[in-house]
Amino acid sequence: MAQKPSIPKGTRDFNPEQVAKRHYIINTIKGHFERFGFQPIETPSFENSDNLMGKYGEEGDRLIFKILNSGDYLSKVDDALYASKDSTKITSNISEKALRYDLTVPFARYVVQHQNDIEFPFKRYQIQPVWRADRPQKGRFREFYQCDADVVGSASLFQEVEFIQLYDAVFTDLKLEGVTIKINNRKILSGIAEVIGASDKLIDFTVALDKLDKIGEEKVKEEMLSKGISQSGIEKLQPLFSLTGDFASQIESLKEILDASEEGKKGIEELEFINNAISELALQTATLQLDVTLARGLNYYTGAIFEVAAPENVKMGSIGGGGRYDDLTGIFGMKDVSGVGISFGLDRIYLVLEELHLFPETISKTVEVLFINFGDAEALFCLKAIKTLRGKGINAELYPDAAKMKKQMNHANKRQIPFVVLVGDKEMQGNSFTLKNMETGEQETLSLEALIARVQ
RNA sequence: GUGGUUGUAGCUCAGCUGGUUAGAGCAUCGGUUUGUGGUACCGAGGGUCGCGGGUUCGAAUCCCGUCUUCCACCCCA
Repeated sequence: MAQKPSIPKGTRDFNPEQVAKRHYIINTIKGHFERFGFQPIETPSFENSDNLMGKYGEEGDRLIFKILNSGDYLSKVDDALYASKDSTKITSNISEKALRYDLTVPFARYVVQHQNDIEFPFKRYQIQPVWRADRPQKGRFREFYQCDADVVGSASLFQEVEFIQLYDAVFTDLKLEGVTIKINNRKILSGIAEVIGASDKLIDFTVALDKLDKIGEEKVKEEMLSKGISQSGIEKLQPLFSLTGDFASQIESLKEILDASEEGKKGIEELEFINNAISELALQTATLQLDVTLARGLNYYTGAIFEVAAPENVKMGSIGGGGRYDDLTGIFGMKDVSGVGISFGLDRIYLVLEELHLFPETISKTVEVLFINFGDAEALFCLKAIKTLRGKGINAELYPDAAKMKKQMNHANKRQIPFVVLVGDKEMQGNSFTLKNMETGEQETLSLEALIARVQ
């Protein structure tokens, strides 16, 4: 072995314990998805580039992994284009497929493609990996899992209410208490942009506003100014920077700011509706918080925007996000279908649970009984018993080689197997089994029936 | 894409301002103990010091490039 093998930057191997922990999270999420009436679908790991490119903004295009065409892909590139060294243009000539960047756009494609077979409103969930050509850092990988639940074909705000309940149910079940579900509304953001005369700069405006708690008021204003938002407009934002209080009182302040914007007022109405319903229903461990600076995420949100923050004592980016998009399927030619959905960031939730020691102790499933191997005749005798145990639903196995006792016992220790069974001449003659408890060291000789009863 | 950081045995790490044959603990393997593990003692194996180039009489150590790790920015789960 000359050079040790390795895996690409931002990817990971998972050992048995890690897989067990990941399954624990996935199974919890999946269970609640199904309890809320969502059905699973899966889509290919790569899509036609046309389906993905241009759907996530310029930055998104850069972060999409492109797949090189098969065969002599350069032969189709004409010399002039090749000489131009224009990577973007050449890329579209040599790559027609790309790894999926999220689960929402492929889902929109799925809905449009199968629209005649789908009964609306359609509630689907999807738990699959996605890929981004980003630089790795804490909680950020190039291959990671998203767990999405979306509804298409219903504009009802009760869907938003349901999703908040769903977040609360999952994090409560994972024992992750104290998460904050932040909510905002795109209509409020457009309303504010409208009021300050920056409707055409909505994205720049929201991106800057989103950084408020990170870089502070002054820097936000500087960034807005540099993006071409007028000084007088920024001054009108002043009340926004000093928004405080609970959900209801923030709403009252917003009403004043947005009095001149019809769209803004609509956004306020929606938020009020959702908040009233949630107050009525109550949340178990999560907190719903209005955050008008919340603007992150994809450009296609049109109504509610969600983001879930880990408990305050954990330094981690958002562990979930989502929102309402009135025209997602429009990008694939199907108009007027409203969708809303949320996503759980599996890999980040894992890191948070790990940091807070919230994984249950008994998560790794190991074998319960190891049969010591004393030779071929004894091994065959053991395998018959093992067959019976397995039939009873007990995880059992035989040590494959007639290795030294010490080695076999050590193996049981290392794998934390609670029981070993020893069968030699004596036991075979008496059709009995010596069961040893590896924790206490106690052992007793039993019939097969008694052995099963002990171990079950 | 920008800036910084990291890499020595399977793992965690020592290794000084360059100077004999690169060390420790844990792990592995063997023995004390051929049907009894976790403890103890004894012994053994294992390293092109991430990779490539350069400076030097001499490089794990200094310089450059590259890959990787982690972090910040951008953006995001």
